[in-house]
Amino acid sequence: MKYGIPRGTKDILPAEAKLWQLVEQACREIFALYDYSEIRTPIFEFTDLFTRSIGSGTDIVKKEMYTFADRKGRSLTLRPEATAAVVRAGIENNLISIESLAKLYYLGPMFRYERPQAGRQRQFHQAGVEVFGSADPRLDAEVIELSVRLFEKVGLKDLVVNLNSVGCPKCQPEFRGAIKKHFAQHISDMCQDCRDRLEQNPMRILDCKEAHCQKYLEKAPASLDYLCPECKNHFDQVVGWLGNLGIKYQVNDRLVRGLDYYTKTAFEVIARQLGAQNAVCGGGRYDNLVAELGGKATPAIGFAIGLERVISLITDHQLPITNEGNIKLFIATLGEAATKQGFALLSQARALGISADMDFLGKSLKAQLKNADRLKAAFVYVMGDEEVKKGSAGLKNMATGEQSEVEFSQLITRLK
RNA sequence: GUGGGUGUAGCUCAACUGGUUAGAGCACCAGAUUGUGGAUCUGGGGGUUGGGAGUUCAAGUCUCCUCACUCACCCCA
Repeated sequence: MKYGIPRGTKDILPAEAKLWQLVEQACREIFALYDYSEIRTPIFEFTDLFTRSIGSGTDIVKKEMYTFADRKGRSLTLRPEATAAVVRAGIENNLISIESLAKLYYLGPMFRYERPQAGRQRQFHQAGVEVFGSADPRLDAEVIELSVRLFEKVGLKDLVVNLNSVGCPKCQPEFRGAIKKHFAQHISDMCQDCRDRLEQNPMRILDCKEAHCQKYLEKAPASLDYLCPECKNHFDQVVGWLGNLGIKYQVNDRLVRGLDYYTKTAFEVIARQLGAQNAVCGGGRYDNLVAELGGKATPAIGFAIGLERVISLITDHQLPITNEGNIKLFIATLGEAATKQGFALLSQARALGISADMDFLGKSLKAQLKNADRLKAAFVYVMGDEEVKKGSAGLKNMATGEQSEVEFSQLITRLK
């Protein structure tokens, strides 16, 4: 093979594309149901937008971005996530303000340079929502409910909502200090990754998977115990509203989100069957990001769903894939005159909204019928040169096998 | 970036400790039915065994390199 596909990318072939359309449609329907409007931002942005918002210390920024210089030497980056771009677009177009609520959703490809594995690609797709303008905990509950309803709609089961609060700039320093203090005494006995994390991002130690480190994690301080009164109150209200909505969740004080901008509520929707990369949805509140990116201080919350992961859950479990017929009419012809006439009828049928096709490979009549069967055509119009003279031909119902004589002029109305 | 596993036909897989012309099922094409699909039968096309080098009388099989895929770590959707 001369040209192969770049690593970490995937062709979505026709059979699977159908499923993608179903999932995307489900997303759009649910988002609309909750009064979210679509926003489409560019695939690339100025690099600074991502380094500022995601955080220069995060892995995404340090080693996972597709960054390149354009012809004028400007540094651009293929978006590794959408939130920063949506915030940028919102500020730039005056969509975001404290006086009004902006509820936006997006759907599209993201890019991160990582080693591919199950549930992780270099180009992957996310659907997500962002709400700007309110710190009301009901919105935290609403977006979580929205994601749960969406998963229900596409038929996914056995998902678990993990919920935590990572605090705000007021309470985070104290918690961070407590973490450092706790692990400092054990760090010499912990894995190399944890040693690095102690300095760089101490909160990440909490979800270390190393068996040897587990015993030190058990007694580690939980962020929930260090929340300031405002954050604590917010978290309690989110929990309360989720209860009212009947949304099941698990408080997970080990849940740490990887992007710097999160405040207060952090949540993930987990599918155990997925393997190591098992989060199908991740999100949370980011009350300071709009201000950090140059807008007026505006609270916000959002989430992103990993569409590849959703798709793989659906295909793994053979969930509802409607497989209706492809076309309504197949025109089978024999001889030059019939082929000419058939091609004209084909065009007429399509013009009137009847999906139709015919043979373009010069195949035998038998092979044409076979092909029509494969295409799941409802009807086949069989015409040879005799029929052209007669002005009528046999219309065969492929389900029953019955064939009746139909004039050319009557064909379309018969199929309508 | 690190570690493990796997690369044979379009797909799923065979080929005993290296041994003759690398096989099968499915799919595809054609015929049986000079102008009618799904079933059956018969025949057919398909491969540089991922690529390169080496060992050997002989390599799909052993060694090394390389590439790709895959799973996991880091991290994330």
